[in-house]
Amino acid sequence: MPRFKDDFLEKCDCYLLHEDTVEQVRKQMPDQELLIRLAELYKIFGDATRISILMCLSTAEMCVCDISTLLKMTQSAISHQLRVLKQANLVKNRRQGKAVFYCLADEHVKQIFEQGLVHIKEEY
Amino acid sequence: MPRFKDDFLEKCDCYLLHEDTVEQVRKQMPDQELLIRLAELYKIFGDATRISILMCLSTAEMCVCDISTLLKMTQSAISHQLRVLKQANLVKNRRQGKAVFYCLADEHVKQIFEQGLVHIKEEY
DNA sequence: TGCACACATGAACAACTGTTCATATGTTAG
DNA sequence: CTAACATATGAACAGTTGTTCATGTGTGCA
Repeated sequence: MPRFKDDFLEKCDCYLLHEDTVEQVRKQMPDQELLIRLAELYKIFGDATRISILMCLSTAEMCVCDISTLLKMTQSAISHQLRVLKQANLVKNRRQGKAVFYCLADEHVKQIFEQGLVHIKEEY
Repeated sequence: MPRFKDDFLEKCDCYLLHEDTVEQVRKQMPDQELLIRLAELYKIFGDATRISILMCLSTAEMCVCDISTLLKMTQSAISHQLRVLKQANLVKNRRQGKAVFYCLADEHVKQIFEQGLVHIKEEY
C-alpha cells in the first residue's frame, strides 16, 4: 500500500478525514485578524487583578489610591494594570488635582464580564 | 508636621483619599473567589488558538484532525488546547472509531464570545 | 520655590503559557 | 496479532506576563 498520507499531507500530520466539513466550517470562520483581536480582548479580562479593577469601576469612579486600598495591592501594580486597561479602551480617566479618577470606558464593558458571571454561576 | 501617612497606611502606600467610596464599592464587590474563577474563564478565551477552535466548533462538530487541518496547526498543539477547553467544561467529546469528535459544551459558550465580537465590531 | 503627595514608568525577575518533539494509548483493518 | 492511523500526553524550551523596586513626572500648598 502506497503512503497515501504523503499525497494529502500539507500542514496537518494526518489524513483529511472530513473534507466537506472542513470546507463548510472554513466559510463560516471570521477572518484571522478578528479572532486575534477577540483573543486580545479576552486576555485582558483574563487576570484577577484587572477583573477586580473593572468590577470596582462598574460601581463607582475611583482614583488609583482608592483602588489599591480596596484591593490591598501596591499603587504601582494597580497603575500598571490601569495602563493596560486604558490602552485597550476599557477604561478612561480624568485628572482632578493630584488624583486621577478612572471609570469604565462604556457600559458595554460591564456587559461583557456580566455575561461571564452568568456562565460561572450556572455552572456550579 | 507628623508623618500622618504612617498612622493610616496599611496595605496601600498612600492616604485613604475617599473612605466612603471605598466602603461603598467594597460592599458591591463579589467575593474574591468568584472573581478569580471569572478571570480563569476569560484566560481560556484569551488565546487565538483556543478562540479559533471554539469558533470552529460553533459551526459544526469536528474531529481533531479536521481542526488541525483547518487551522494549519499540528495535531499535538490542537490536542493540548482541546484538553484545556475540556477541563474548563467549554467543549465535550465523543469517540467514533479512531476519531474523536469535539463540540461546544453548551450554547452558552457561543454567547460569551459573540458578546466579545459585538464589542470589537463597535469599537473600530 | 521647595516639599509632599498621587500617579506613571522602566528595568528586572520569577512564574506561567503555548508550541514542538518524542512517545504512549486506543482503535480498526487485514 | 500486527501495522497504520487518530489522538493524548509528558518534557523541554522560548516567549510572555504580572509584580516589585527604584525613580521620574505632575500637582497643590505653605
